[in-house]
Amino acid sequence: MTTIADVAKYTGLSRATVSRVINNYPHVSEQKRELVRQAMMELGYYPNSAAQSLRNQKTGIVAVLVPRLTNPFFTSIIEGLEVIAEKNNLQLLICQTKASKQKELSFLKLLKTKQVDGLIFTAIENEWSKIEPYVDCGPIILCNEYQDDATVPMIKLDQYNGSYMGTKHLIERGYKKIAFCGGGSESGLSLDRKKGFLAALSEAGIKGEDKWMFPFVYNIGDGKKVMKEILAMDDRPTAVFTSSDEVAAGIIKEAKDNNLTVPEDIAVIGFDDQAIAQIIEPEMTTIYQPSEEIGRVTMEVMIELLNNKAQSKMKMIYELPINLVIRKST
Amino acid sequence: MTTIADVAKYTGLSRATVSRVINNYPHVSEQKRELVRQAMMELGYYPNSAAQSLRNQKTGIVAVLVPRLTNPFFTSIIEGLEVIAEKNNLQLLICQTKASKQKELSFLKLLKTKQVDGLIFTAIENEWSKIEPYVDCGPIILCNEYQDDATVPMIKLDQYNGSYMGTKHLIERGYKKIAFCGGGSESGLSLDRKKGFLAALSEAGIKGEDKWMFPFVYNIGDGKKVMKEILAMDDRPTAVFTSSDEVAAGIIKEAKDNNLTVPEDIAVIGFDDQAIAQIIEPEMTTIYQPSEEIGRVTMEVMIELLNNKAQSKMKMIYELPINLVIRKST
DNA sequence: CGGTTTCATGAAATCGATTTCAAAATTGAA
DNA sequence: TTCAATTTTGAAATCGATTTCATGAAACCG
Repeated sequence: MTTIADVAKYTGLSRATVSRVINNYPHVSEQKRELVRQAMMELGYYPNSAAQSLRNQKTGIVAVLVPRLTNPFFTSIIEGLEVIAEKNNLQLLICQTKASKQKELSFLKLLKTKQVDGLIFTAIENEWSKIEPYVDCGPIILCNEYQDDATVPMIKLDQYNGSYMGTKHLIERGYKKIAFCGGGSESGLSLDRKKGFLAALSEAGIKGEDKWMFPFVYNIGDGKKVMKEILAMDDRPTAVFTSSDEVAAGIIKEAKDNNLTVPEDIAVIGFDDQAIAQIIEPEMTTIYQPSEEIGRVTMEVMIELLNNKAQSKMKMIYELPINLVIRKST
Repeated sequence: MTTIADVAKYTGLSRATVSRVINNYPHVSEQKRELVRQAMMELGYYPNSAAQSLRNQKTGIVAVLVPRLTNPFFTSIIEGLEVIAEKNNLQLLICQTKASKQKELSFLKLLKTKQVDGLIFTAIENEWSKIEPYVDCGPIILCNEYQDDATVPMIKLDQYNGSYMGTKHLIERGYKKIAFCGGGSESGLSLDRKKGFLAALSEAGIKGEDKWMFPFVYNIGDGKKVMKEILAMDDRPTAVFTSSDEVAAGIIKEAKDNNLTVPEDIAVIGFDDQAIAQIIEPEMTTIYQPSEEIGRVTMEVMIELLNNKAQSKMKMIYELPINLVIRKST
């Protein structure tokens, strides 16, 4: 491998001068600068990034923790993160946690070992107290997910309002018996969605039924399962509020396979507005989340923190709006 | 930050001994070993990975180049790669190329700068001659994609046979006017699919029509566009062979929106067997690709190469089978 | 022209780990 | 008890870059 020393020897200059050229520093005569550039070309020299990281005490890498890459919502957030990261010469290290607490903590070690400069959560399984000890190791940001006791910046979407609007829409269409699919957590995003849902219900004087509340529902398969459970009920809901378009797709498919018509027999509202929402029949009413945008904003905040090391531990909340897209499944 | 020197001072031992404990080397008395472990705990010490990378001349990171994360086929490959990588303590650096030649080359620099130990292509835009110069920097593997002149291991699926089977299936169902959607490249995977398609046609004595060949078709939107073009034709095909389930979904949706019935008016066959294939109506006939498995095999080969530095530049071809899943869109 | 700035350059220290080699400590055998 | 063999330990070199500090050269000024 060619090192900076090789380039130095080849040009007859010192390593210091070569380094200055690499980093575009001043105080190198134009003539020598060109000489070094030539030499680097001819020798095929590229600076060793481990050495640079060690010396500069930074890696130019930001970790992004994602529960599942197969969920387009998260890959879309990544798109947004990436756009800004690239502009700032940052690499993303995408880490799939599979919603495992243990994996989450193990990825946090990337911060401890200085393998990354900062870390972004797009979902959290652990309690904040488990994460807290890592905030000294570098900026941590919550993107999409949030927790009350967290002491770091959070970029969130207005989940409460989103699910309130969606539920209200169902009620306005005349549905009163509404089921709810949510995540597993009783905090942050999951909780706010539930609150928004219940708020819309109670505002309309409707009492939520516990038997129609489905937690831990995440993907197409889960959606199908929920629909099967509903089919087995004597007293069935006439509408379902879901936690994602994938879940909604599973529910709609299972309903159709059992000769129910959507929305006549059962209405379904999605969450996210992914591509699948416009592919499925009937096209899906859903709650649009600006996923790319939340990614972009998050990365901008991250860049900010990486530059002003000072206030990385400050609690800040950015909230982006969310809106209803009415199609034909409700 | 606490360093190995801090731990050494704290225990009254040398850095060498601490290092031996970190790496579980022999020749440390059990008593001192325990002492060091305690100290590391108490000081919250974690080895700096830049320093380790520099000294060990390896990073424990493998880059994976993917055209688009939003395509579930690729995320599914990643799943497979990850399973094996994790078992071997390797981190994946997932790089989205957006099918850009330039991005591809820019990610190859990760090898030059020793930011990663090896690199996996899941698609290639550049000619092999552009990639060739990088093979000295570390193992490169082609996963799914392949090129005749490449001098590295390739793990491929039998694309020729896959598309041959799919096309033959359409012919057996009685379709004779068959359109073809493919990628842009006239080599590797794209070419083999086209060859398999044409072989099945000519075997049945059918002549392929140029006007029904659609290159550069990748996602749902592209599929919709293709269907629009077909609708505008006087002489329309009665079946479409597609390059992915996403494309097929776009085609089916657009057909239905224009009051065509699938498969009666137009049959559509997908490629990949993603979740969407079973959600869309009618459920999609498609060609199953063992995407997770190809990922697993690829990473196993990578591990092999990382261990036996010797033969990383050898050309090898692994081929996995592929098979037809008949549902209702044909 | 002497003296002060400014600019260009290099020697050596540094980042935090691992490894080699030699010395010290321990064990075992006679 | 003595000497050889083995185990344990540490000092210093090393990985490849960046940065500080010192020095010499060039430019500038009255």
